[in-house]
Amino acid sequence: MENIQKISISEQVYIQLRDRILKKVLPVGAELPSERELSETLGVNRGAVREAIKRLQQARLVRVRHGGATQVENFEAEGGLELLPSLMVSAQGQVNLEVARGIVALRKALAPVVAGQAAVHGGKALADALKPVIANMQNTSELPKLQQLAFDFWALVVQGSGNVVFKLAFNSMNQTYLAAWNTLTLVMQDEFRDVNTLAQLAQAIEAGEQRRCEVLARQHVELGSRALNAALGTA
Amino acid sequence: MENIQKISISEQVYIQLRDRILKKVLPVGAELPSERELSETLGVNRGAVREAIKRLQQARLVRVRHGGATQVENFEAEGGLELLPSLMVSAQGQVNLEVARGIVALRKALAPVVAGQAAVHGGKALADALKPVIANMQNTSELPKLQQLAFDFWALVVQGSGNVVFKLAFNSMNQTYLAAWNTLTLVMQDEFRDVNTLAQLAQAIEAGEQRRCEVLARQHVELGSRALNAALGTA
DNA sequence: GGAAACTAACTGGTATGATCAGTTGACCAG
DNA sequence: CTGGTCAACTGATCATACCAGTTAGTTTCC
Repeated sequence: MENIQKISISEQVYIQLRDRILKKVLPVGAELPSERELSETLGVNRGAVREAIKRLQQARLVRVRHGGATQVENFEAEGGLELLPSLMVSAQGQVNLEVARGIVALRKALAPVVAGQAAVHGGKALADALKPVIANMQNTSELPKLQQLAFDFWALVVQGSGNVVFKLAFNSMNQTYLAAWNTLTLVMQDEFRDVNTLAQLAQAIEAGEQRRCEVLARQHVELGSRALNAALGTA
Repeated sequence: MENIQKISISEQVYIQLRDRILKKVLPVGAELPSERELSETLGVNRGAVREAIKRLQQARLVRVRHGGATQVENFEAEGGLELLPSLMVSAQGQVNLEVARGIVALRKALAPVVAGQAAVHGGKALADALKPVIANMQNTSELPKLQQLAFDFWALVVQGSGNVVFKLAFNSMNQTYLAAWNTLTLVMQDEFRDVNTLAQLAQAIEAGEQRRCEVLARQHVELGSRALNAALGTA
């Protein structure tokens, strides 16, 4: 079954403008056509154009001034992590290697800290939640299942770190991760199969051993980092 | 002179709804009143309501379905780092301690890695850009100036790390940092006055000494972390 | 000549009111 | 109980005004 879904007009306008900005067809500082002009060019109502521009504004891709022209913002200087998914895959579905490598680096930097915090804050409740996940991982050798369980594992750990900021950062990265999910199944298999380290990590969390958690997490995530960087080329 | 600025109607509607969601007055899963009802209740045009909801949608605070009611999303599970500023300061200007501590932790985790990457990627060009900043820091003892220069320093380092993802994460954090700028002038003064370590860091970057950069950055940022955590209470 | 004031033609912001298009639940026929 | 129908919701889109800032060119006045 194909998962058909219709895209609303304002959504289409949004996507079109957004991609033109991210692809620098509309460079930083450029002025967007006026709302009236856009609506006429695209053959849609002005309201739809306004809604699309509202979203661009919310994403800090444009700067709107009453009475003046709407300008393209410097999103690399202004935009937040929420732009990751859009930057990661272009409209043609091409993966941006630079962004991919960046995410790997971010993941590598955060995983140990998150695990450490989880040890301090999560305690037994977190450890208990992790146990069935680990058990399931040890009972399967199917890669897709392992991937899903590994994801669940980290979601719980992040949740258990008790740090909202980590949670949000995790979400930001995931929105990108999910888009590349199937591609990563094979690429990151070394990490997904490394159930042993995760099991130790769960134990260390239960014991509240912060330092050990950091070491184990670093070690575990390193597997995926290496594989990804190899796949992406070491340019 | 007071910096008066008029807030557009759709902006007001957005802020009002956003705060009601973030403060859980509208809990996760709750249904928003219909657009027609909202526009009547608030005494504004329906278009304004729609534009506000478009922004909520873009921020993943609500889920809109054609024909059905608009529901409040679980932003802690779905929202990205772009929510930080809204979560950090409530409508009454109160600082959310939990979020503040989270940001401190994130900053602490990322600074070393970013500095390390900068050493590898930034090279002499970055070092040359950092020199005048350091020089200015060494020539002043005014706290606000030091704060600004320290900010500039890190902006350059992040820029020089050559990692878009770090850049975006940095931006996400800054939008929150800027909101609390004046408060932090005094609180983080220990870090701002630690020009010496930054100078060493700049040298290490020039020399491409990745490991040393990490150590120095960790050491430097630790000053602010300690001060902030002390100010926030160690609860 | 130059600074200030005016003005016309832009820009985005708001308002009405109608219609199209999905969703939901009550109701009814099989 | 199942399936279809239909009315009353919901959001999506439209056309058309008019209000409110910005901008640049022109005029006015010193």
